[in-house]
Amino acid sequence: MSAETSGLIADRALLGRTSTAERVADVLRTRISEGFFSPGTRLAEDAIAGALAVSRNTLREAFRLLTHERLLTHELNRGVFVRVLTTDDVIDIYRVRKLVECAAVRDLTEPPTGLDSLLAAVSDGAAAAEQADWRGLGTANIRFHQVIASFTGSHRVDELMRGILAELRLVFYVMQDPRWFHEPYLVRNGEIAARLQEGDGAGAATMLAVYLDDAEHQLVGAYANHNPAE
Amino acid sequence: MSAETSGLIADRALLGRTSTAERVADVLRTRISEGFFSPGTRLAEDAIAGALAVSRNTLREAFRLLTHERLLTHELNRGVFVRVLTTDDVIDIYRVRKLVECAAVRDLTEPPTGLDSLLAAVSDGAAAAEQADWRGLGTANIRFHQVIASFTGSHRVDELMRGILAELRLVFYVMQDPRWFHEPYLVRNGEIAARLQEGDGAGAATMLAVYLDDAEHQLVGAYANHNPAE
DNA sequence: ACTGTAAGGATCGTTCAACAATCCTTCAAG
DNA sequence: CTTGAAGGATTGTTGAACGATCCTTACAGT
Repeated sequence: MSAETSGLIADRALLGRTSTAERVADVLRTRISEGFFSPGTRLAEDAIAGALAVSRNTLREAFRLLTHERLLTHELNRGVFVRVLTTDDVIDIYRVRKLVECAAVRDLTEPPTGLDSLLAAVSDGAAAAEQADWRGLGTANIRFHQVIASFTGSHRVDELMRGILAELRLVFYVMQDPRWFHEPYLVRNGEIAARLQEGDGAGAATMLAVYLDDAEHQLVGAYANHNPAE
Repeated sequence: MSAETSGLIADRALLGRTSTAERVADVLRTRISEGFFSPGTRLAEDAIAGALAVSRNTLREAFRLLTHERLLTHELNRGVFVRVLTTDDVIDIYRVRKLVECAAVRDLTEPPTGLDSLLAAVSDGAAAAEQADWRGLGTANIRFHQVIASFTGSHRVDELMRGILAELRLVFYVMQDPRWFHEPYLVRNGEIAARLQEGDGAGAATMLAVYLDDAEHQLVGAYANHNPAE
């Protein structure tokens, strides 16, 4: 392969069109993540297929994708529902986050490439908080941790993290007060980023561990309170 | 809920039947993992739907599942193919394995629950090696690392690991000599298990790191040699 | 030899209609 | 208040259909 053509292989992704099922999955995914469909909601095939003007078969392919991403649950002969996370799910998710995020920074001894994205996420969060845009703060916070995971340099870890955080959003949007949950961590994000800027990965890792434990407890407490039946 | 009925909730999983699409996916998954379908093979819808006596629509649902698991690749208007891993994929997979497996044991200070499963995997591997059953040795080896991951106590990590190892099998079965690849690590598995038995998680972690680096290099070397075009 | 074009067939993408299987609701009976 | 039965609604799965896209082959043209 010549040097010129090899420069084009990065453009393959742009060229890959998407099927209808994937586009439908995208629509539903964003709808779920923004809380338009609340956890527990049943997604009836006829209704949604009609609304999106696609056939039931195509919609079912999209359902299968989202079920595999754990955003939907599929009960045979009963249909698909927006996933309702249990407290155990939240705990499990934070177990994964601690494992991945801490490992992503622990062995760093110098500022990682992509640190600018991390700092950008912090300042974006600060700007959102300045304007009392708590929802924007939430997304900035999520992006912060996505960048943390990207320091592993692994595409699969990136995807894992994307899925995990998408699941977490299922919890965020059933809670009414995003400020209460996201604001306390803005300062900590800055501190963690500062550690990484100094090349102190181990320090950042321990801070992240405490951070995630706190967030987990706060979330589990609020979640159990909000959904005492479980 | 009474005490008696609560004892039955564990049986819910048994009760959950499976759809045809999932069963089809299971069949194809095992066929791929055992090398019946080699990487690069195209899976034509008509042929396979006919062979399995299911409709194309149902088969396509199964394809979507397996594509999401990265066992198949889907090219629009061209069909689905058994995934062909690149060297970069192998490197990425081992990056995930190092991250997960090392983190799973690093913080252990006493023998974890489930250590018996680990020891069983070791002895099963030894028994298979004794009988020159190199394929059996390979599966025992894989199970060993699956148990390692299970020490995280996270269902999501288990699933991640299951997927990662399923991907790796795509490489194992294009190589002709499973003995050459799996046998050297039998002893090391035993040593790692011994460390964990002594409660030396950190020691096991460093051994695992070296182990996985060696395996990665060996595999990448053999793979690049086998598939020089990439 | 290399590039371009055209035709044909094969396969995929998607839709639609149909029917059996299952579930949910309602309501009556015990 | 529980049990059972009838009826309607939804899902599970199939088969056929048709346009769109791709692959192959053949046939020129430069």
